[in-house]
Amino acid sequence: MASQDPTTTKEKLLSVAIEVFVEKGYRDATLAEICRRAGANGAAVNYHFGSKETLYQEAWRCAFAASVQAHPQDGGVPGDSPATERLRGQIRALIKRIADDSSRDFFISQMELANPTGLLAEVMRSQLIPLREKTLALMRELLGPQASEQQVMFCEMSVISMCFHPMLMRRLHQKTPQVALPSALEDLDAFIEHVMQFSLAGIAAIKSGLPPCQDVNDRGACDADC
Amino acid sequence: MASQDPTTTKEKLLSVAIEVFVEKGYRDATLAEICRRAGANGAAVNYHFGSKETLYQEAWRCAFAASVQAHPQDGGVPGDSPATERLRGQIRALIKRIADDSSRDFFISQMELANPTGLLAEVMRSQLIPLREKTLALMRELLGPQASEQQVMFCEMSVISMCFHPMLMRRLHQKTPQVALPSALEDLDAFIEHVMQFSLAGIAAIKSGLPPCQDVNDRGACDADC
Amino acid sequence: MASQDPTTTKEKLLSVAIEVFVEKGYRDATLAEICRRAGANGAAVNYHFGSKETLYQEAWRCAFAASVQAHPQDGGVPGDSPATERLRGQIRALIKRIADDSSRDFFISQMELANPTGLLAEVMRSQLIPLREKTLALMRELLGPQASEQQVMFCEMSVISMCFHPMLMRRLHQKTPQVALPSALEDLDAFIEHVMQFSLAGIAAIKSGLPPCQDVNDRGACDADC
Amino acid sequence: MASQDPTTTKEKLLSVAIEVFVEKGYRDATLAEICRRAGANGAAVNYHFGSKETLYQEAWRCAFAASVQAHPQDGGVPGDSPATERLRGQIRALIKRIADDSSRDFFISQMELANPTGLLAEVMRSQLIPLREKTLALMRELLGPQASEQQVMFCEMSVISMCFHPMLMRRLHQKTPQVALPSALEDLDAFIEHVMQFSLAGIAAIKSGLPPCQDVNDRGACDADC
DNA sequence: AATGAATGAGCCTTCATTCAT
DNA sequence: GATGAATGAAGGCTCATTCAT
Repeated sequence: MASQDPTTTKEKLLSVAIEVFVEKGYRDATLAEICRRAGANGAAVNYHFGSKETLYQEAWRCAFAASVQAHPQDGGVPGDSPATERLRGQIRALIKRIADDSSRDFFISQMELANPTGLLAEVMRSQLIPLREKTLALMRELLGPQASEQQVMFCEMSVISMCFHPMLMRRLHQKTPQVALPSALEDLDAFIEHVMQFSLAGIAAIKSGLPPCQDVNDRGACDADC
Repeated sequence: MASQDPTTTKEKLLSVAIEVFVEKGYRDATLAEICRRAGANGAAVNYHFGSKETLYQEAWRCAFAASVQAHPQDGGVPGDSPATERLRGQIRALIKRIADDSSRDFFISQMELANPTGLLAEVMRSQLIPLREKTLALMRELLGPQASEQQVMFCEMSVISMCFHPMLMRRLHQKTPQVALPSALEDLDAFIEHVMQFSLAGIAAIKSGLPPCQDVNDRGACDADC
Repeated sequence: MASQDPTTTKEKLLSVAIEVFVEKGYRDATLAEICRRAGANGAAVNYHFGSKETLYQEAWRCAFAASVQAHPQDGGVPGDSPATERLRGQIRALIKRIADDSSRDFFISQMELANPTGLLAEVMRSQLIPLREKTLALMRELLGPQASEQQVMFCEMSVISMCFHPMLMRRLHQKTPQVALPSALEDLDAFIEHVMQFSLAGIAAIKSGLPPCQDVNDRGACDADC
Repeated sequence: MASQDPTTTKEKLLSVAIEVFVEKGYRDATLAEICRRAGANGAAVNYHFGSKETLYQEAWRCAFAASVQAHPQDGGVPGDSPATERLRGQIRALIKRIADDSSRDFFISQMELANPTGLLAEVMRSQLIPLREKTLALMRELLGPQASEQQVMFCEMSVISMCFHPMLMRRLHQKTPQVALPSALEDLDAFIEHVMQFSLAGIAAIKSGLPPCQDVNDRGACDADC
C-alpha cells in the first residue's frame, strides 16, 4: 500500500495541499500552513510550483487522477454486461468514489462549483467531459432510440444528482454535523440499492412515455404484472 | 412614499451584501466593496452590523425569508389535494425557487454547503428543518405505512437531489459557462414534468417493494397495462 | 517660510517619499521606510495613495511643481527683454533650479532617464514639453530665420546639456564624492557666466554659418574686431 | 576554434550579465534571469563570481574595456596633429563610443551616476580619471597658459556635456520613445560637426577673455570679418 | 447617526544566497 | 566543476477593525 509515500518535498507539499484545500477552500488555505504542515520552508511552494494557483490546479489534478484510478467509472462491470448491470456499476462507482475519504477531488470540485475561482475551469471540463459522455451513452442505451436528446440528458442528470447531492450531505454531516441534516446514509450498500431501484423505475417510466400514474396508490394493477 | 425599497443605509447595506456574497462568497467579498456599492462609508458595516460575520448571517436570513415568501413550499397546492398533487407542488416550488434570479439564499447555501464557514450552521438548520419535515411527511404518505424510515429518507433525498443539483448546475452554467457543463435545462416546465414522472415512478417502485426489473427492455408487458 | 508644513499624514508621506525616492530610487525605496520616516503606519501609503507606483508619480509631480514654482523658467527676466538677456535668464533659472537642494524632481528625473520605470513617462512628457518649447523658441529667435530646424535643436540641446550634465555631476560629488570627479562647480555664478559666454559664442558661430576657425590660435584678427 | 565567443560558462554569464544590467539596472536585474539567459544553473553566478555585486563590477569593467578598445580616446588622430584636430578626434571618439550599440559600459555608467549603488565607485574612478586627464590637458593647450584652472575645467565640462547628455537622450529615445523627447540626432556626423563648431567658438570666446557680445544680433560686423 | 483616518495582522511573492551531492 | 533543492529575509498589498470626531 504505502509503497510510494510522498518522500520528496514536492510530493509532500502536493499531498498536504490537497488536504488543506479540501479543508478550507482555495481562499482560506494559506501557503504558510501548507508549508508548515509539510515541514517545508515558507517559500517552498513558490519554488516547486511557482504560485498558489498552480499548486491548486496541480492538487486537483492529482486528487482526481488518484480518485478515478481507485474507483474506475465502470465499477468493475465488464463492458459486455447488460445495460442495467453497467448502470449499477456506474452508480456504485460514483457513490463509492465520493464516499471514499481519500477522494478529495470531489470536495474541491464542489467548492469550485459553488464558488468558482476559475482556476480549475479548463482542467475540470477536460477531465469530466469523457466521464459524462460515457454515462450519457449508457443512458441512451437504456432509454432506447425513441427517447429525445432532452430526455436522455434529464435522466442522466437525475441519476447523477441522486448520487452526488446525498453524498455531499453525508460528507458534510460527518465533517460538521451542525451544518447538514442527517440522511440515514450510514448504510451505503442500501443506499446504492435504493438509487438503483429508483433510477431504473424512473428510466422505465420515461421510456414508456406514459404519463405518470396520477396516484401511485392506484398502481397495484400494474405492479402485479411486473 | 418609497417605503418598500431599501431606503435606510442599513437596508441598503444588507441588500448589497446579499448581492456581493452571492457573487463572491464570504471570503472573497470585502466590506469595502459592499460599502462602496451601497454608497456608504467604509466603516458603515461595522457600525451597523458590528462585524462581517454578523452581516453574513443577516444577509442569508433576509434572503431566505424573501425567497420562501416568494415561493411557498406547497407550491400553491391546497393541503387537501391528493398526495401526488402536493408532491408536484413541492417539486415545482423548489425548482422555481432555485431558478428565481432573486433567490439569493440558495446560492449562499450552496457555498456554505461546499465550503462551510460555520457561521450559518445554526441559522440554516433552524430554518430548513421545518421545510424538510413537511417533505418527509409527504413522502411517508406516498410510500405508505409499510415503508421503513430509511426508505422514506432515501426517497426524500432522491427527490430533493433531483431538483437541487441540476438547478445548481444550471445557475452555474449561466454565471460561468466555462465551469459547468450544459444540461438542457432551458425548458423548466419540461424539467419539472420530468422530475415529477421520474419521482413518482421511483417512489412507486420503492413502495411496491419489488426488486427492480432486471432489464427495462423487458418491461413492455407491464407498460402496456399501466 | 514654513507657513504650511506637511501637517496631515498624507502630506508628510508625500514629503518623505520624495526624499526617499531621491535617495534610493524607485526600486530601492521601500514603503516600510517611507512610512517609518513619516511616523505613519506601514499600511498608510496604500491607504492614502493606493500603491507604491501612484505614490511615485505623485511624488515627482509634487516635487516638479514646487521646483518650477521656486525657479520660474524665465529666471525673472521680463518677456520684452533682449533675447540674450532672456537666454541668460533661462540658463540661470535652470542651473539654479538644479542646484537647489530642494529640487528633488530633477534627481528623480535623472534616475528615470537612466533607468526608466515607465511610471513617469507620460507625466514627465506633459510637463517638460512646454518648457522645452519655450527654449526652442528662444533659440530660434537667437539663430535667426535662416537657421535650419536641425541647427535650432542642436543648439538647444547643447545649451541644455551644458547646464544639466555638470550640475548632475556636482550633485553627485556632494552626495557621494567617491563616484563623481570634482568639477570646480563651487562658484555657481562663475559657472553660469561661463555657460552664458560659451553658449553665446557657440550660437553666434552656428548663426554665422562659417566653418569654425581651424585653429583658435589664429583667431586674433577676428577677435580684434569683435 | 570558436575561441573568441564566450564559450565557457563564466564568460557567457559575464556577457549576459552586461546585457541584463544594461536593460534593467542593478536592482531590477535578477541572477535568475541572467543564469537562465546564459543557459546556466541558478546557482552559477554565485559559484563563478561569488555574489551579485561582484558580477556587477566585473560586468562594467569588462564592458568598459571593450568599449574603450573599440573607440580609442584620440579618435585615431595622431598625437602630433594640431590641437583642434585632436579635439575633433576626442569629440568624435566620445560620441561614436556612446552611439555604438555594443558600448554597454556607458549605460551602466549612466545608471550608476543617476542612482549610484556605490559598487562601481572605485572602479569607475580609476578607469575614468586617465581619460579625463587627457581631455583636460588638451583643453589647457587650446585655452593657452593664461586661462585659469577653473576656466579649463569649465570648458572641459561643457564639451563633455555637449557630447554626453544628447547621446544619452538619443539612446533613451531609441529604447523607450515615450520617455525621452526627440532630438534630431539621427544624423550623427552633422551632430559631431555641430559640437565641434560650437565648442571651438565657445573655447575661443573664453580664451579671448572678452565679455560675450551682449546681443548676438549685433555681431554682424564681427561675423563679416571672421 | 455616521464618517474619514488610521492600524496591524497576515498573505503571496521575489530573490540572493547556501548546501549537499 | 557544477547543480538542484532549499532557505530566510524582505517587500508590496489587502482588509477587517478601531477610534476620534
